[in-house]
Amino acid sequence: MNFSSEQAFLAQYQKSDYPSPLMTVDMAIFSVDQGQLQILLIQRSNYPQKSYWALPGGFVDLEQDQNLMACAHRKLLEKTGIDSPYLEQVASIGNAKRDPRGWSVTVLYFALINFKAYQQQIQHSEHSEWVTLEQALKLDLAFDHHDLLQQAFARLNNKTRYTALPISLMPPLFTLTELQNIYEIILGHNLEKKAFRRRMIESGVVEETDQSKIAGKRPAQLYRFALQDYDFNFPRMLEYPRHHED
Amino acid sequence: MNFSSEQAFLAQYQKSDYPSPLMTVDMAIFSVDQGQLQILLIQRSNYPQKSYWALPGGFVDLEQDQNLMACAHRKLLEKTGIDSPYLEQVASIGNAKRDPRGWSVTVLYFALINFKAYQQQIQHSEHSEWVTLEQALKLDLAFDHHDLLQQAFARLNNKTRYTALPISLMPPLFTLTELQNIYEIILGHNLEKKAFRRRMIESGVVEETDQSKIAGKRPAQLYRFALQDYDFNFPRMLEYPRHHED
DNA sequence: GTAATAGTGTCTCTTAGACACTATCTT
DNA sequence: AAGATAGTGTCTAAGAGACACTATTAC
Repeated sequence: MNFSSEQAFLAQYQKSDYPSPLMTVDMAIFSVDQGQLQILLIQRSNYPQKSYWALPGGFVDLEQDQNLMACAHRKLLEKTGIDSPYLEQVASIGNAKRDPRGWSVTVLYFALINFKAYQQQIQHSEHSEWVTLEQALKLDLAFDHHDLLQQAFARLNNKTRYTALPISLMPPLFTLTELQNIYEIILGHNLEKKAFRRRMIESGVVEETDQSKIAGKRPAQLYRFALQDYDFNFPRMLEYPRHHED
Repeated sequence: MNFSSEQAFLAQYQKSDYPSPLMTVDMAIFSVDQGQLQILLIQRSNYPQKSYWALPGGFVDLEQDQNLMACAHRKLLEKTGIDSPYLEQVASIGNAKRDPRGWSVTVLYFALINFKAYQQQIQHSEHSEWVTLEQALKLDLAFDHHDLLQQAFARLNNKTRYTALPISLMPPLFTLTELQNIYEIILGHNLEKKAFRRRMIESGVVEETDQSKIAGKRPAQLYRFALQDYDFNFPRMLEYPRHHED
């Protein structure tokens, strides 16, 4: 066909000329509680895959959503009550088989939130629950969510080696020992105390406050995050354990 | 509605219950020629944005394409004749405004190919042309392709600091000086010769061959890529220039 | 020989890891 | 005082940057 102008073309354009896949977003929301990395799952209240555990997510709404990120925020709020500040896109997964309703594409996001700060905030439009990552990966999750969860964790684990991202799991004031614990939980191995503290302090990602935390033994200096961007890149990566400790 | 089973639900499910966005893939294909980073553009032969330069790409075909990656490969082959081995997903961009036909999502991929090896292979289903990245970013590209191109280059540039990815731009045998030139072109600044060679050789990403290249002056040792995965991670990043040289 | 490009020797600098040490609190 | 947790001193190791040096070719 020939058109004399962009306007003429658009006037006749039928969106149904090209069938579109189903379009969803899914969120892997990580937190740390009880010394364990936790992931927020919802139990599906509708078909398909009714009553299976799944990552929170849902369909893009062409009316409501300005863009994909806005959709992710909206869905997260609807499904869990969480208004997360930081969502990072991990990847998009699309194929003919992942959803029984048809060719489907999902955009996967992840977020890190402080457990306590969001504990009240969580509401249950569907039944939601924090599950340790370990447990979650053993469950028979809906659709390909097992795979999505692995991808999201791989990203978190990797970025923990060279960014300050895990600080977004912390409350506003925290001790360096607490922060180190979070790093160790995500990485799955222990870190050297001196090296960890030096790295955090000398890079300027954290700064001392005038407060300290008294919780039993010797009081600990409280620090705060000192940058804008959790995606701060350290010049070197943390190494993997050299001998088999874990 | 209530359903007694997954089957019952799926039997009545209407895909049109939820309108889907337009779904496309776009590819940023980089190469190096004449000492410059080149990007492959096509000139659109149809509306919308007819005659604008754009990244090669197109609609996902739910019949033909098994998954998003397969779609990217198919579209690249159709539009340019290139059968690229390595495509990496960069990000997905979706919003209501990027395409005048309606709410649209694109999955952006990038690839690095050796200029000479693909020069014959390129066919012109639409008019395609290698353009230096610098020039391309000055053009008024179709849709939001200027932004997509910047995102793809940012990824390439960043990964060049800690992976062996640029080796995928090289022919099977290459000299270390040639490889260093490619790195410098992508990074936009010079690298220290000794440090560069040490890094490549001692990490084991390249290995000596028994051949050397005679091209005028002193012959140079030819190396080959020695690993499976261009995504090999060096333990440290290349630094940015310390003083203002460039 | 000179020019040009390939390649090396070796010093410094930065930052991670190791690990023993000191400090400050509760009981 | 003992126990526990916070925090430091200081050595080593790895790998990047700087830069002067040598090597091998064409002419």
